[in-house]
Amino acid sequence: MEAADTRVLIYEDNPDLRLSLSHLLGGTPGLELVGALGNCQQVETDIPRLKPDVVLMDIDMPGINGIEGLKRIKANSPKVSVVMLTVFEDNDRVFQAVCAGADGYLLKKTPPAKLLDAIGEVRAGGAPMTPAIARQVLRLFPKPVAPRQQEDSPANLSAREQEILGLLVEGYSYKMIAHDRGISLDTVRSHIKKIYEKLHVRSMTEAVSKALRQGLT
Amino acid sequence: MEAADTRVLIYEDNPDLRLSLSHLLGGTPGLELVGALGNCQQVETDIPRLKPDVVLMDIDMPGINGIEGLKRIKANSPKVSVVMLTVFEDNDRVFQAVCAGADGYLLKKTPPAKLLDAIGEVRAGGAPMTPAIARQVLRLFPKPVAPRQQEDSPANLSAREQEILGLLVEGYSYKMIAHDRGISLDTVRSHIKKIYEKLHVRSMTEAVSKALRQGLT
DNA sequence: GGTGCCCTCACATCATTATGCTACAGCGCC
DNA sequence: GGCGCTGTAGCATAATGATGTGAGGGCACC
Repeated sequence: MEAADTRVLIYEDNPDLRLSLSHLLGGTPGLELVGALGNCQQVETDIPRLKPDVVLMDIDMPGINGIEGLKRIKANSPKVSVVMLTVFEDNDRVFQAVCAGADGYLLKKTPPAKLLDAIGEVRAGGAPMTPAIARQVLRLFPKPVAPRQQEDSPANLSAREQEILGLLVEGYSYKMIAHDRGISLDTVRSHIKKIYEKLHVRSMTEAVSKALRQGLT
Repeated sequence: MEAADTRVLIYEDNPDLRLSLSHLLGGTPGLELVGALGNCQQVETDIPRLKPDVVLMDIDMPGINGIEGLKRIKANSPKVSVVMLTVFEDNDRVFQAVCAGADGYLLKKTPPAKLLDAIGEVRAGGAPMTPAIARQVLRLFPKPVAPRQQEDSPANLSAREQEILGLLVEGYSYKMIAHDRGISLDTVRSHIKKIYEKLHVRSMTEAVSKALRQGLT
């Protein structure tokens, strides 16, 4: 899981903030501060040299700004997680950052503890962002897209069976299904046995695959 | 700013959870629980009758599911805020919910205090969501423009790992994979462990579901 | 009133999966 | 030559899933 510390790189042009961020991160077990730079001018070489796992990127910087820095990082090292730091929840910036592949979006006034949490979250595959920014992102989201239909023959599965198959597709275990639906584990077993018979499969994976491919969900 | 309490309506088919949510919300000053319903069948009449400010909507419900309920609410009462509740951070559902105008997206395991916070946030114009879900939303976001990379669709899986994931999707067991590829069972385990880490899942079913939904096959 | 299907539950047993640790060879990159 | 990643492999243990057998209550249908 975690052999080494998380390597963090900071881009922040304000010396005071840069310093306090450095102290915060440098003093945290599990994190290794590999750099704290005042601009993005050498971002293309900084990244391979310092090999950060996570970059904290101020969005407002002279010269190459944070959005541009983000783009350059993602162009060459898409696996590096980049969390943007900003003062305002400015619609346009959020939009640009999201389009450029930002992995998180925090306000500078975020309390230190939350900031550390955020680094952990982004390492775990999450995308930390404040609710207000999240709302911006949702607003930016395009409304269209093809609605999917179903309502076709659910292949002799009973309603209950379909329901349970749906939960399997969601990744539920027997236990979770039993708990979620308030029935016993053995009942879940019974249903799933039936589902297997009807779908002609012999494992959860086969059932899930068949369900997704045949639109039984 | 706030003269009256925030009126909250719950849709949740699991009676236990419905009850505990009811107790939680009912006992919180500033909130008024106007209903806790087990399904969305009457959503069109529930809303005008109960006049909620915020709706907590379970995404997995028999009959009319949460996504459909959300759409119906937004069709007639777009000003009502709807926060979706789910067990898993499932790409497809998140996508549908976001497209249908969800105002927040939380895991059921969210601790009570966070849940109450979330209601406050949504009233304040924010969009509460967990980092993991936020990440899904960002991934869904169209990445237009020049640098058309997306080496992360194949999501950092190595060639071998993708190959094995493909076999899982086909319903192969560990044994079958080992035999088919002429490697040991333990090696199959190793690969699958790696795949789970990279996909952030914990079971074959989740991996298969994610693979199929994200087109990793 | 019998027949069939669905939903529920139990017990038992064996097979498979999930997870943690460790290890080593090959390769590409400074 | 060390470092990181991939692919290979083994071992151990706990948890979960697969399968069989049996069974009672409900409901619909003829």
